[in-house]
Amino acid sequence: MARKATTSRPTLAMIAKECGVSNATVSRVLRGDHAHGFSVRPEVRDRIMQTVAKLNYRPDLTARSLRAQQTHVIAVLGLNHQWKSSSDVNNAAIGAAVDVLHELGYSVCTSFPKPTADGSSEGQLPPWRVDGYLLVGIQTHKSLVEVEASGIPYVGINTRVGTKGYACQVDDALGIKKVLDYLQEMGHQRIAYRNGSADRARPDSHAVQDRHVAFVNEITSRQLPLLDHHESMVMDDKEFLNQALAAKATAILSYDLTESIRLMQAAYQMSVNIPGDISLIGFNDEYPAALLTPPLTVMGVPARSMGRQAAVMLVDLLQGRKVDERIRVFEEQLITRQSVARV
Amino acid sequence: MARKATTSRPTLAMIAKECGVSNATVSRVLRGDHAHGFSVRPEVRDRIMQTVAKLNYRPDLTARSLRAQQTHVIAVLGLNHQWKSSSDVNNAAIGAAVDVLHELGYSVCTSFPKPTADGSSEGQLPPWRVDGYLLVGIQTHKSLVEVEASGIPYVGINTRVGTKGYACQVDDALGIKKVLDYLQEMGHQRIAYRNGSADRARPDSHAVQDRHVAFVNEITSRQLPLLDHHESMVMDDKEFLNQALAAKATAILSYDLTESIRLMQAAYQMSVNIPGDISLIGFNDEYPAALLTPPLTVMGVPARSMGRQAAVMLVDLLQGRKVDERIRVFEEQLITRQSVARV
DNA sequence: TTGTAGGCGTTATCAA
DNA sequence: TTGATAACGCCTACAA
Repeated sequence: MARKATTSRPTLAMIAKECGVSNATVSRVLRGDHAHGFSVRPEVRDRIMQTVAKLNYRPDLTARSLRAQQTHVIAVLGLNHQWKSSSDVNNAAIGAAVDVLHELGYSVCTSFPKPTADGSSEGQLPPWRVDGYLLVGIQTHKSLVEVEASGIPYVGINTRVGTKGYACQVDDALGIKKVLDYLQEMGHQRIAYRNGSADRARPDSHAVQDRHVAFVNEITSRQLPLLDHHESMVMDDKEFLNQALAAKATAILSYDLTESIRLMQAAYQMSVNIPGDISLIGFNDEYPAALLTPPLTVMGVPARSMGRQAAVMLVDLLQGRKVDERIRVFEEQLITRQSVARV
Repeated sequence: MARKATTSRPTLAMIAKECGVSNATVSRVLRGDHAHGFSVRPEVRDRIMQTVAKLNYRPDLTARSLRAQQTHVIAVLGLNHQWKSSSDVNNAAIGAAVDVLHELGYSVCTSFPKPTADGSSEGQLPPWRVDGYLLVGIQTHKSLVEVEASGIPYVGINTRVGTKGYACQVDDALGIKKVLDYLQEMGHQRIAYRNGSADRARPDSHAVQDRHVAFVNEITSRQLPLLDHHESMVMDDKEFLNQALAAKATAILSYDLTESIRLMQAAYQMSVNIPGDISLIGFNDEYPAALLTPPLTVMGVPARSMGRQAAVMLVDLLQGRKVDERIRVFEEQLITRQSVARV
């Protein structure tokens, strides 16, 4: 049965005894106690450091965490290790957040959640103790409830959050506006919208609907023609392209990069030239948007800024500082490349 | 500055006081202490369970770990969160290992390593305390040294390990043998080898060289003709294919799936039929090998078995059981599909 | 400049 | 059937 580890780790007390000093002295030397006008005889300090090295002593963080009532560990929730479906946007945001957290003295972990009996592995919190959560990806209602119930501070990066949650989110409606501003500026009036299908499988993602609704609203309020085929997201790409051309659309706005790429492929096969025959603009500035032919003009999420900001918010929360905005909203940025022509 | 969490968690002692019983009783009820002929008055048990639910009490695992001198947490080392380069093989192996570990009462984590000053983020162990490591991917010498120095038991899944390490590894040389057995059985004599280029960037991976050497040895000992272009891994795919055909090769063995796919693309562009004009067999049974045209015959690593076995070995280690084989070797399996024809 | 002592939350041992 | 108590390893107020 589970028993004590064969090689018991060296402890602070061992160091102390070996050096003939008290635990407190060792502890102070090790953490460089600056708070209380700290000082040791250099001779003692050296002896301690030597012994530490000799025994390969590393403080036991379970003990330290217990004592300090905090772990300095942040868990990232919502990553899916099994299907590595994590997008570039997520990766960029997490990378930035992790950098900031490290700088502020926190470490970052993820857990491989234990699947529940009913097959859903949703929203399993890590069993070990952490100080805060960073939420990414698509959060189900169930997992949000679980996170809220934990009482542990959390910040979502482009996710929905519960009543106690903080978040960095992108203003999708504004993104649509900025796209239309740009397209109009380029002389486009007749704009088709290619809806997303990829996210259909994920019932808790409202992005597809939200973006669509925003588009319709915006087109209407600008009194631009609402081309009627934008509903048919089940439609084949070539068929969509044909209908768009038939409706005399001069530009297509596509839901995400996947859709954009598929449209470009369809266009290639149909000998439709982008942007010669029709312009294309999409969401998400991910790989390989810049490498397509032609390089794709997109609205991109400022992923790294959001990640950084989320990390800062979380640490502020943890250290009892006031965070004024519960939801911090970011603007999407237009990345002008060559898939949109002036009409 | 860092201060105590605003909402201090409920503790076992609070439950005890609230219920008018001792800590010990609450603890026993919660863990269902079977060892010592355990029993409680049902009334007391109910009261405790109710209070636990009411206060949303969750035991503090830092305290439990400190007391138990073990965390029941295993860390996976070698995953690269930033570039998500993890292969399907790794994912399958890890998935299987995680299942086993969960079953045996362990949870599994990964850390986002803090990059070191010199830019290399290699081999950073998580700072929190774990009971064991599972190694995957490509382990540098440096990271192995670090792992060994930690004194924490570890098992590698298809990685090299240090002197104290255990591992599940695949017998690559045997894989080559089995491939050649199969090709010879199918009547092939003149076999070209397409070396890998992808792993060039990773200096600590010896797989490319090892497999190549094994191939040459095996061909030689079977007195088959050694076609002379196998060295030129820098060669363009079409050029390689041309040379292979010119050398009257009837089959190509390719280093990995990436190479296989590239060869198939080249063949398609050159109107070379696989397996009509030349057969193709590769390593790694990953997505999308089965979906190519034609479906690719491959030698595949038994990833799930290896993952499961690695988990079992690690837990045996942790629980003080004897593990007889330090390195457990697995055979690659031939997956016969349609890219190899009989000559 | 250094030491003593108490406690973080849990669990196991022993006694009642 | 239950309770008191002593650790686990570390940190820090306080005392010396």
